[in-house]
Amino acid sequence: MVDKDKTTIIAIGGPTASGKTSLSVELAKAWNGEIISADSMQIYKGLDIGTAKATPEEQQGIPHHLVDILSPEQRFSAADFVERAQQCIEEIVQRGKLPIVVGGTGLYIESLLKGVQFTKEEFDPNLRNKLEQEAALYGAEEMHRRLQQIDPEYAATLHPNNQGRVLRAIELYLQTGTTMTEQRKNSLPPQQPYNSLLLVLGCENRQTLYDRINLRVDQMVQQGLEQEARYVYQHKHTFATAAQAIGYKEFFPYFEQQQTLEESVEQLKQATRKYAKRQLTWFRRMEGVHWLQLDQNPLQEAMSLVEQHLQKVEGNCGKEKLLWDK
RNA sequence: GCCUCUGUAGCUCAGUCGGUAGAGCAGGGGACUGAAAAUCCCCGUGUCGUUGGUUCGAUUCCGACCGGAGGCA
Repeated sequence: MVDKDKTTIIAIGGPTASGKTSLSVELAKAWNGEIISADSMQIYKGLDIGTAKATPEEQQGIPHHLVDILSPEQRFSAADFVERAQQCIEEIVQRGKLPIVVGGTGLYIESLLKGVQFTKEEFDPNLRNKLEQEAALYGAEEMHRRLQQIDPEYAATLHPNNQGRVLRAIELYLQTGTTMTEQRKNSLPPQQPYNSLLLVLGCENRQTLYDRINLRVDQMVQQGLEQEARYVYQHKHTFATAAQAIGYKEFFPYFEQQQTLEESVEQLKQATRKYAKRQLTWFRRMEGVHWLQLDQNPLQEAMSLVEQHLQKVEGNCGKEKLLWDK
């Protein structure tokens, strides 16, 4: 639904190596846009090659937000993302430009587009540690049983092995007194906050995507990925989130002389393929997706979809100049 | 040339004391509300190398042949 009071934004999703970067830059150039990255790893400084950040040349002078905003020791979350992205959108609109959200982190994009209101809470490392220790001591089943006491409805949707979610749900309750079920129910505003157009890059032939992934991994290695991975390896205890990024942890066994460089590269390709698959699963489930095929001139298709979207907004609110000029 | 071992799912291999077979990995599908590039769940039919024989019945036993590995000449 188009609503004249809502801000208009474009969102671009898709698996890794599907061409989001170049598509977003082209759209930004054509429609006077600025880019907001929705990527859980590109927020970190110093992780450039492995996270496939757009280089200055690739950015072509288009402002990119939420890239390089944290050092790798710092924590970041979907809630942080939504807050910062909302702020960016506001500022971009005030500059009279079009916000273009682009990234592969489905949770971030969905949370932003739906306007998920997360609970007010501070991350408490002590509580998290305590829960993790208890899980190690008493086992996953026991923690799941505890969650059943707290929030049987949510517990029923979780497999006991999914310890991350089980612990988080317990943590949420202990910290805020709210159960996950309540949180999920109350977090969604009655209406989505933006007039958004969601474009997702897909590929009807999976192998085509996988070929691109394999090729890109080889390119990353040529660009010096190993050195970047070594840097992450040396800080793996303090880079809580960053050390989990695909592109680094696959080299750790090589650094520890457990496997060859070639084996690590092969594993990296494999991990990236699996990641792409999970991303596709996420976007397939999202509502309102306009799929673009990456090997069928997605730019042309995207341009006309964006144009239609902006025209709809313009017609609806009667403003003269919502179609930004080039 | 002879001897030994070997040939089972895309790959690595189990297994059937004869009743047409199963793990890991790869691959596919799904979930996802403050770690999400994380975390977790589900999915295994394949001429059991080929071809004869024995048998009610062979992937399983026997023979030959073909491929692979090793050994002896």
